[in-house]
Amino acid sequence: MCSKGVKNRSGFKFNGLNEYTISDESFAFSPEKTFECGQCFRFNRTASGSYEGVLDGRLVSVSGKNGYAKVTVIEGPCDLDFSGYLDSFFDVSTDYSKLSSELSAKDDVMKEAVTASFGIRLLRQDFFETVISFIVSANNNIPRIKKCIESICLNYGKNIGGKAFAFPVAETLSKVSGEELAKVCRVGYRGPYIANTARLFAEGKADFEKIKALSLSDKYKTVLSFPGVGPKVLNCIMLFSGLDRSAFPVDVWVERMMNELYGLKDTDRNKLEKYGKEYFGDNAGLAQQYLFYYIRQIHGK
DNA sequence: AACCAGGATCAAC
DNA sequence: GTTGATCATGGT
Repeated sequence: MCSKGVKNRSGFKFNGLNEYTISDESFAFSPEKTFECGQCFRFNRTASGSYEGVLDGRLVSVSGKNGYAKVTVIEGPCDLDFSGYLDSFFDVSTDYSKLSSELSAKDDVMKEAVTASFGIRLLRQDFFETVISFIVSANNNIPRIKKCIESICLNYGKNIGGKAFAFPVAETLSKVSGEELAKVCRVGYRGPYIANTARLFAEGKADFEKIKALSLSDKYKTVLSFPGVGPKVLNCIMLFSGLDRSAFPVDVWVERMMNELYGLKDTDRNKLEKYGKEYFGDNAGLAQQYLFYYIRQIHGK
């Protein structure tokens, strides 16, 4: 693979100013599909077709296509370390072309889903932000989830220049009452869940590095113990924070998908989750995301 | 005006 | 272990 250390490091390269780029024909990437497939909530399309969002305390603009990506820092520091953050965030080391062809071979439904969804990358997102975001997502719709999260950032996050705000740190959120969160950020009954889970983080009882070191089943048990986290939100957190790429979240859309596309009559989401994990194995997470994007596209979302 | 959205929680069985 | 009511909010 790597020939005696003379090869440049693969992944994002820093241009010394404010741009980070990756150019590699095996880098499967669609900004639109990646940012609009429901795995993240803070990236929005701009007039030029690029996507703007906040990452690691910086406001960035992302553009690209298969084989190429460019990240421009609009607000915040530009340092060499950020290229490593981007490698992790965009899961650069995973070969999505390879995984996609493996999934396509499973069945015709999956084959169509891959065709519709190719270019999605499973992001490796900040753990605390992912936990809080998916607590907000429960029994909620994507446009409103995004509004709630932006409000949380605007009211309790650090300003990083212009009108951009970072996702708040746990110490800050833990001092806000659930009632205030409900009133100010319109999160409804999820307010106390957010406050209490943020408290766990602030008290050091939800340390990502420690959780990462646990066995897979203990990771699941620990995250499931957070207030406001049930089976579905649990799987989203595992998948989108990079803790387990074989997670298989089943929401109303995935249930609909498995009923309509796979002909399964079951409506028990725990059973559907088990089925998905067994059927797709190690790649269940990516399969789920392809199918989620695909079924929503069929229904005009 | 009911119904829906990337569901979780608690009580009751 | 499984089922049902209840939980805010805003859009359709």
